[in-house]
Amino acid sequence: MGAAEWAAQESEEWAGVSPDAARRLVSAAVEAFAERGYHATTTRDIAGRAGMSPAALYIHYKTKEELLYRISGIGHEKALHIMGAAAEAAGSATERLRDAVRTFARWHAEHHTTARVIQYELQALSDVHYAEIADLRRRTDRLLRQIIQDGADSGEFRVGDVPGTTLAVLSLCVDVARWFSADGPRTPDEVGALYADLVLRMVGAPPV
Amino acid sequence: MGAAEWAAQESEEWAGVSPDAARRLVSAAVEAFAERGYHATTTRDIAGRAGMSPAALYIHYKTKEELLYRISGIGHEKALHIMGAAAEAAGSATERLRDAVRTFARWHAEHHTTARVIQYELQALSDVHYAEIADLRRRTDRLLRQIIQDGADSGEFRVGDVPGTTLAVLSLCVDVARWFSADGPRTPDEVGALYADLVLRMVGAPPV
DNA sequence: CGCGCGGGTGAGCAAGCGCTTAGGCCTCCT
DNA sequence: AGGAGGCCTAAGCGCTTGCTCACCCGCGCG
Repeated sequence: MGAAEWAAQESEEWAGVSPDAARRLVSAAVEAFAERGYHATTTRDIAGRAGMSPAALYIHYKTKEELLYRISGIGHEKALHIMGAAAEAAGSATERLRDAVRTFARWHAEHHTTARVIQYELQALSDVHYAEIADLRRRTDRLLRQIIQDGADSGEFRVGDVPGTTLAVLSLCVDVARWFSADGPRTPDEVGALYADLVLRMVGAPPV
Repeated sequence: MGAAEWAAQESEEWAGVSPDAARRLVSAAVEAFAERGYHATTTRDIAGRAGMSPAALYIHYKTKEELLYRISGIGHEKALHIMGAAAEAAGSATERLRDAVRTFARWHAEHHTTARVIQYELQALSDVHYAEIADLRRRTDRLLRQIIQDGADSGEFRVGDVPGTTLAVLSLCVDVARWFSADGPRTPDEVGALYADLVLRMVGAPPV
């Protein structure tokens, strides 16, 4: 992916954020948080990456934590949406699970900077903000669990421990954000396809 | 687990560190790093938890980063050792893989504080220290990959992508450190058993 | 006895932090 | 034309940070 395409994708990811300066700040913050972690990132660094003075940040966001909260909110909504689309689609549990894992894992690879921030910087959120985000996470979990439960009920899957297996599947996908690198040998599509296959085996779906 | 047993296990985990004050500091630092992250933890906090003044830390460690490096080193050696024991044991690839995943996942649950630090605070290490730790990680990875490769070669497993599957298995185990809680419904033993089963399915080992 | 040395303290330094303030420049509306 | 309001900056405040320094204590040994 060239620099121009990358920029296009980045601006698309935060398309809902306006005005332009606020969007540039979110984008800069995601980069910095993913690279160094929330606490190691300074407001001066964020503002610098966005091409403005440190004080400009506070015109658009009350605190540094609010910036993290906004990023976390948008990212988790997106993740929930992806899982929801797969869960509510027509088709067998096998088809829905394959689709869910493929798209969810792929998103974590493609947007691994954003995913890294929303998955590993949660503890830096205020209690109130954390509670809000935790709710989005529970809803995502519930959607996936329902797919697996459906497959177990219909006999498509053979799973002894539905909540435990759900946790493992989610965990597997989330951790993609930790290790994935754009310079690595795998494309996001390949990761999605591989993970979907592995998960179908985990739930004991019959081989195709 | 009662407080006394916990303390016993903690002191055992860092038994190699001496003198006593240095050990108390490592133990305090692991707790603090796991709770709040490396950068959000102050040297005053670490010293306070260990029951000494901030200056005492610098008698035993040159910098805060050295403390993280020591923790990371000991933890990664332990993880490598666990994987090595399973890889070099006698038995079929199936038996070795089951044992590797069970003990590796269980360790990440039982010592989730330590595991959290060594898995998620790597970026805070200096370049030189990081390189050293990265080598330990590569060796762990290689041991697991060899087990899976053996099973694929012997026909016990059916895996299309050996490196990819290895990565997924390792990823699954490591991520236990992120979500595991001693207050949760699962014991470390149960996590190990569940994960071993799931992984044997992932590699297409015949069901027992 | 006294003396060195390993392990400890209280106070504090320089630097960097999140965030604020006072003020300036555009652009748009009346 | 003139003034209001959105967006931005230079400067800097108050505080915390990692780390140091001068000094102190208790214990083993010639």
